[in-house]
Amino acid sequence: MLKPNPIHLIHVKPACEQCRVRELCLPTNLKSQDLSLMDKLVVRREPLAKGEFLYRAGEKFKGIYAIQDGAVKTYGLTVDGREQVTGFHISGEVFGLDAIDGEVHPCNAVALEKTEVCQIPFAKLEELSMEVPELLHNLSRIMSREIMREQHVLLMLGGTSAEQRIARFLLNMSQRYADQKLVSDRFRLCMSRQDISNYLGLALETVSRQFSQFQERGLIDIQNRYVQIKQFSLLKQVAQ
Amino acid sequence: MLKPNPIHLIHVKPACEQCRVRELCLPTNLKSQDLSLMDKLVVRREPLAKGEFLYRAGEKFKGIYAIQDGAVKTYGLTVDGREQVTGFHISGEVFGLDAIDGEVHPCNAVALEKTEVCQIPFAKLEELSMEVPELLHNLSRIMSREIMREQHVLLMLGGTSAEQRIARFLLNMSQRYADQKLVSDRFRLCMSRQDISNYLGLALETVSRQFSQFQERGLIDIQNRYVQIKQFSLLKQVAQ
DNA sequence: CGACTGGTTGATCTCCATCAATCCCTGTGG
DNA sequence: CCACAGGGATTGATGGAGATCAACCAGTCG
Repeated sequence: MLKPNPIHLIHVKPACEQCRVRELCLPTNLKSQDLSLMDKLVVRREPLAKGEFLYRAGEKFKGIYAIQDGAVKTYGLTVDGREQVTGFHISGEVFGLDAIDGEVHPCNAVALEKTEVCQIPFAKLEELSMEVPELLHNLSRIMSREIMREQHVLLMLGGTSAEQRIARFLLNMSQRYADQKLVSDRFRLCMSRQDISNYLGLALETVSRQFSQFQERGLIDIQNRYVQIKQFSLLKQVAQ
Repeated sequence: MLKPNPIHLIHVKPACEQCRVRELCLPTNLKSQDLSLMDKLVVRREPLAKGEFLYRAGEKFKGIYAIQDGAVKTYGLTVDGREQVTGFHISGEVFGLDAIDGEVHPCNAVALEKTEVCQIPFAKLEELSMEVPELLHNLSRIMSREIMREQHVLLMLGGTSAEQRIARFLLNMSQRYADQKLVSDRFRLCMSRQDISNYLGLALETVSRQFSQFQERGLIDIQNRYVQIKQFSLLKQVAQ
């Protein structure tokens, strides 16, 4: 089996059928013919560079987004103009669902590293959902999952110490890599300490200190943004 | 098939067509004939008494719920067994959407006062959505709204003082009464101080003290669970 | 090679959790 | 109907976790 010209692969993203994270995304369980209908909807853009915005708060809503590769941060602005991170999204995850109701994006989405996203125009997706029951169900499930995700954030934040929050945060990231069948005990944090602290409602310094402390205790190994979880059971215990 | 017993009418809640909160719920913008199809899906139960559970974590998911009148609290359990309130739901609001993905309720729902709810069996709702585009769209919108609602909670909690959180909480409740076209400057808090504090990630005493302080400053008037917001603009300023 | 961004570590102070005492609705039963 | 119990709410006193201020260090990029 010869593959003489790999060049065409450089910018063209894999179709849904070949996509690595297909099982986490909208096309799960779709029959082959429906999959290709779905595939036709998807708008695949050039990869986003780090720091590039996918959309900004106030922009008109066109469609929802799925990440093929990379990571995106979404954040809103509080009334006093402060930035509040509402989520980190990695490959296989779908986001932008918060804009469906108002048809305007209520928050900003920015790439944390080089990122490949698929845009799925929502009006067309709704149309196709009327034809394909599995797709309708997948859409419901993905939205439900997003609601649960945010509830988990509340559980993570609720009435807990900085130590617990950070332990839970690390375990949560780890789990999400595991969901993708990637190594889950060694990964690169795609966001800055600043972003983590903002997300967890802590000071940047507290996050840094806690990482150092976990390292001293032998729970993790952390070099800049590279983390290795060395003692899962102990870390879980810390997280309670 | 005889149904001689008119008793069943005693507790029958208004059909969707007559429902006070119809415009906030799934039937918005439905044509009359579709509305009656929708109406046939709805299961209307006996009103729940205060403290009664609508569902418990782990129970199989049957359908989503809409509140006609009353209030419900949803809460999850953290890994260490602590209770964490994830939301308060008042009339016109739809909840239980977090159970769609896993087909199991991830949290508990308990009535905070005498409450009338409609259950909407989800499988049937999905079926009907395939026929009625407006319904599909309403479902998407309601789920999107729920995602936004939870993001707002994050914004409310994020990096703010107890004073700000409580001001925001009051304004948020007020807004939700306004959405229902009810008086929004005078209402009864349907939940205990304990619940509020848990929800906002504060100590019960802090909530109580802050209420007293707002009262002293003339921002609100609070007697037990009855609140009157006296200075909207100032309260908004405090909330930033 | 400096300038800069992002991260670590240290010192201090403050806000809020915690502990504790008291008050006050609500509802229940004699 | 009233008294009494018990949970819900308020208020006070104290300590500590974590925010804030500040200095320093390490990659990285023009």
